[in-house]
Amino acid sequence: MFFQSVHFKLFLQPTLELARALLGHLLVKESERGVTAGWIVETEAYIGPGDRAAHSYGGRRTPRTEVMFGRPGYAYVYEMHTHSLVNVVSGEADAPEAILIRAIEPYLGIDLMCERRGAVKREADLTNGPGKLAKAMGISKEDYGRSLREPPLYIAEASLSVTAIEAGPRIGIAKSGEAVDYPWRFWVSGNRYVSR
DNA sequence: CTCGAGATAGTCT
DNA sequence: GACTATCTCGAGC
Repeated sequence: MFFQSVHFKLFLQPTLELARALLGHLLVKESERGVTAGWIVETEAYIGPGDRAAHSYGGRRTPRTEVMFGRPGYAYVYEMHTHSLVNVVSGEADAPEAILIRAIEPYLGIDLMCERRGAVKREADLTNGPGKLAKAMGISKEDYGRSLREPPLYIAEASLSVTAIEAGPRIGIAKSGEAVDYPWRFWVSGNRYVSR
């Protein structure tokens, strides 16, 4: 293990608090091709049965959403439009909540990230979106259900200086009724890897 | 810089 | 068959 993983207590706090607390923590992926790591700089909270934008809205329990009904601190990875998206399961067992990691600031294994991503025009485009960072770090459905406290995929202690956090509506949920305006997206103020 | 269209595949009805 | 918590590229300013 290249970094010290976080204590399990980190994941026990309410989802909105955890979404903020994750900012500045290090997301690490170890693979055969090498280690990549990046500071979490943008997150979105999806709060279970009462959140129309959540996959678990209405208590919807399917093979895909199953991991969210378990204990917090595990990876909910799903695919859409040929991309993988990484979530941190939050909330107690039977509270199907999760936090989407929308952007990271590359820290380690940047050459490998560039290889996986192919040509990108600007440096910020490497990991400034949920699909982009998953591809750069080699995260896929293989990681579904894995503990986020041990290799190959884990979260390590915060070291990035987070001086200010901003909040606003979530991205890409236009058809989710009243939930579209909930300010459940959080990002590190001024960080150039934030998706928008 | 912003905007919009099209690609593309897994999931559920 | 419909829908999607996205990305990329090109056009236009």
